[in-house]
Amino acid sequence: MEKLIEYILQFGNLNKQQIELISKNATETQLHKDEYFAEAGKTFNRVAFVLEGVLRICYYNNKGEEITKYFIEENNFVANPYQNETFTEYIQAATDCKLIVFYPQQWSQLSNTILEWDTIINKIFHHALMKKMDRRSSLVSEDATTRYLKFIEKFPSLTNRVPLSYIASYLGITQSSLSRIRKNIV
Amino acid sequence: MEKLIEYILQFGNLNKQQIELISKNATETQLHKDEYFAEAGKTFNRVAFVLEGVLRICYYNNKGEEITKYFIEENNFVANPYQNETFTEYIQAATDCKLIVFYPQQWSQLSNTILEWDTIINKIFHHALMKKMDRRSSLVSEDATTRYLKFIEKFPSLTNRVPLSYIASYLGITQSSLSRIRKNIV
DNA sequence: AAAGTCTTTTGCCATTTGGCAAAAAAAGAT
DNA sequence: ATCTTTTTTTGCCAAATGGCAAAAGACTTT
Repeated sequence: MEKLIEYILQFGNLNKQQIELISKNATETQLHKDEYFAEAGKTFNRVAFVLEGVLRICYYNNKGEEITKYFIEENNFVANPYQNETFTEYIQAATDCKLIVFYPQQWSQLSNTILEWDTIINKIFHHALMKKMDRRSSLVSEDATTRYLKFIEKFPSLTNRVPLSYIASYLGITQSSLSRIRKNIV
Repeated sequence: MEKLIEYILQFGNLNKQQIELISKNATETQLHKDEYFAEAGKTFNRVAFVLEGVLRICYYNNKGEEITKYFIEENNFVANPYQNETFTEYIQAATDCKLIVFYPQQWSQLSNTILEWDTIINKIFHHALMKKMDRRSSLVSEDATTRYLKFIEKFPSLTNRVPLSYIASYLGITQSSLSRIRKNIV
């Protein structure tokens, strides 16, 4: 829990009571590798913070191929920005994970009680989104080997722990190509 | 100006006085094609709304190539999310543009006077960022022709009005490739 | 240990894209 | 109108990536 608080405090100040309130309203959970945290078509209105492990967001394109849109590593929030709309993606544990989960009522209690809450959360989410955007953006203009090298750098813990297909679809190449690239690098 | 108000009202309510205050604090400006609205290394602390035309955000990669990160079309805001850090990108008019500009003092006046302002603006920015992210994301997993077709669909007004190089670097391919793709499509 | 399943690697070849330079076309300047 | 400059197209060939299927390897289950 300290990890979460520490993380939040980077973006705004909280007093002891507020920190306690956050702790009270949070639930720690575990996810096993491959388990889904959210599924397309179902409602998804929880907010979670990744304490350990990596999640991945994925969807199916019009050819039925599974595309990994991005990975969410430790010390990041996951939430559905469009809570009123049906969720169209999958959130899956790429490795075993420890999460801190906030359920809707608890989350709105925080929002209603802590004056600064919405501002802080907005900052956090915005910041994270910018990072994702930049990372994703830089993939477009590079060749596959460079993309993979950057991936290894950014997610060393995933490189040999998730199926090749996850990484390949994230990088926008086929499994076989990634396999060949991998071979050439070593 | 009505366009801006109408746009904002999609994300929250404003009364007459508030709308008037926004109008009072806004400045209409024009940009000629190719003109820079912001440059890397300089401060950029204005907030602008695109009334007409298209802007593009670009930067130089480590090979000195100019990369178009994304295009900003009508009815969108442009702002620097990290006002305290040096701006590292360029914002350039891809076509002649009409903008509504808010200067720092005016912007903070809105923020200080209109209770809901920050919330509304956050919603707007977040929403726009998600859209950019999704659009950019989908580029990664498609071949160049598909990317170009999607580009045409999304930015029909740009297709024959900006240099090929802007589009090519946005799509992550070379100019010659784009030229060949274009030829095959027609 | 053996059989079955799933993942990764490999071979073969087609297709796509890149790199470079020259030609052609378009836009701008005098 | 002519000359200049910039942008786009094209040709040629190399390199990268994809598609498909078989082989090899890893992991499970019995």
